[in-house]
Amino acid sequence: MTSFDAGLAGLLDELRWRGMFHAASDGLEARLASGRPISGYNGFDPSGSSLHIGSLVPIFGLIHFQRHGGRPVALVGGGTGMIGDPSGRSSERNLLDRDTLAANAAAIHAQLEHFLDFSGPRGALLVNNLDWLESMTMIEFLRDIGKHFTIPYMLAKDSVQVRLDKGLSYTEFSYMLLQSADFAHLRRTLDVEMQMGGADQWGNITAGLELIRRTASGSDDDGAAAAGNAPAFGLAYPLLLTASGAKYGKSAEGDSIWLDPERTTPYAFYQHWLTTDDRDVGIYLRWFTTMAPDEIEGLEAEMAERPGARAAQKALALDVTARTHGADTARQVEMDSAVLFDPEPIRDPVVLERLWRSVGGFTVAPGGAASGAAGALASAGVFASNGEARRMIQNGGLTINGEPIRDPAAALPAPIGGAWWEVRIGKRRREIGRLGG
RNA sequence: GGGUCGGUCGGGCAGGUGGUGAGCCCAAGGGUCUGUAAAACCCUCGUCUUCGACUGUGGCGGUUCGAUUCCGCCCCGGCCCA
Repeated sequence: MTSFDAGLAGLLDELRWRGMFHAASDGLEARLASGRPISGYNGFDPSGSSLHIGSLVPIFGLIHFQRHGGRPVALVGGGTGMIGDPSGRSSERNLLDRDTLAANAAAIHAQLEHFLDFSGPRGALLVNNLDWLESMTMIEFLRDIGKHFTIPYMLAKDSVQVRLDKGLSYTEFSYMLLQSADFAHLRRTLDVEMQMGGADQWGNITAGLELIRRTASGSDDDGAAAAGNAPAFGLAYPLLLTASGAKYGKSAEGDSIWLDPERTTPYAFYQHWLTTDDRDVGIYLRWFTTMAPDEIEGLEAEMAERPGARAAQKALALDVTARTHGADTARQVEMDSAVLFDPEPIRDPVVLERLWRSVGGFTVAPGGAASGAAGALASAGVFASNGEARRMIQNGGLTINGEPIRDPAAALPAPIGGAWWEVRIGKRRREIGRLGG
C-alpha cells in the first residue's frame, strides 16, 4: 500500500515512485513542502503541428505537478524554434515560419487541453517565448543575459563538451543562454519558480537557475526566503528507453506516433500501446497514466500470473487513448481491435463498412479485383510495391476474408456483401478493402 | 578560398587493377511456438509484365565495345590550412 500526500509536499514522492525523478535542485523539496502555491514550466518544441508520444513525458510531468496543486506552464519555443533551423533564412521564409509557428502553437495548445486543466486561477498557461525573445535587442541580450555567464562555465556543460570535437555553431552554443532567458523572464513576469525537463535538459535548467540567482541577489525577493531559500528550482526526469534499448517514441516502422488523430488514427494509437513489450508496460503505466500504485501493482501481479491475457497492456492502451482522444473514441477502438483480431473473420458488411471508415481502409478499383491479389493490393496502396506484396504472400502472411492467400497471381476472393474484403497481414496489420468506384 | 578524405539497401560499414556490383552487422518484415509481448529457430528484405527481364555505387557530362573504377564540372559531409 503506497500513498502520497495529495498536495505539493507529495509531488516528489510520487514522481520517485513512478520512476520519473532524476534530479532536483537544492531546496526544491523544502519549497514544495512549504505548501505555498508554485508555478512550474516545461518547454515544448513547436516545429510540428502536432505533439507525438515523446512529448508525453513532459506532459505527464506537468499533469502530476498540477494534480499536486502546482500551476503548470507550457512554453512553446517559437523563438528558439526559429533559430533552430539554419536553412531557409530569407525574410519571406521567416514570415511564413512565423505564421506556421503561430499555427503550431495553437495546435499544441489544443492538444494540451486534453491533458491539463486550463481553467481557474491555478489553471495551466501556455506561453510562447517568441513574444519576449523576438523583441530583445542584441545589446540587451549581451548585457542582461550574457554578462552573467562565463565562458568556462558554459564550456563545462556536458551538452557542450560532447560536441566540442564534433563542432557546434555559435547559435547552438548560445542555446542555453536563450533557455536561461526564458526561465528568468517567466520567473520575473509570471512568478514561475520551477523549470522541469528531461535529464538532457539539466544543464540548461541549471544555467537558468544560475542566471536567476545572479540577477535576484541584488534585489530583494523575500517570497523565496520562507522555505527553500533559492529563488528558483529545477526538476529533471530520467531519459526513457525501451526495453530493447531503442529510442522511446517511435513505432516499429520508425514513424512517430502522433497525438493528432489526423496523423495517427486513434486505432493505430491504441494498437501502439496494446503491443507494448511486457518489460515496458509497468514503466509506461507509471509514466503515462495517473493510476494509483495499488492499481498498477495489481495489473502487474495479474500480468505475472496470466501474461497471455495482457491485462496491463489493455489497461494502458485504454487509459492513454482515452486521455488523448476521449473515452468514447477509446472504447470504440478497443472494440474495433477486438473484432479485427478475433480468430473468426468478419462476415458482416455493416461492421466492415464501419471499420473501413473508422480504422481506415483502402479501395480496390473495379477492374483490380479480377487481377492478381498481389497487384490489386499493391495498386491499392496496401503494399509499397508489387514485390513487397508477392513477398508477403509467398511468406504466408496474407489472409483475405478468412482465406489464406498463397498465390500472388490468384484473384481476390469474392467480396463480402459484394463490396468488402477483410485483409489480415501478418500478426498485426489489419486492413479493410472496399470495391471502389 | 586552398588542400585532403569520403558519399554503396532504412542505419553503420566492407569490397571492387575498365569486363555479370551488392557482401557483413544492425534495424525491419513474414513464418513456427506463445499472447497482436519477449527470446529462440527458419525465411525474406531494389523494381517489374517474376521459371524470366530491367535498374542500381551522390548529380550531370565525357573517353570506351563496355565505367563503380579513368577524365571534367557540380552538389553534400568530415578533417587540415587560410
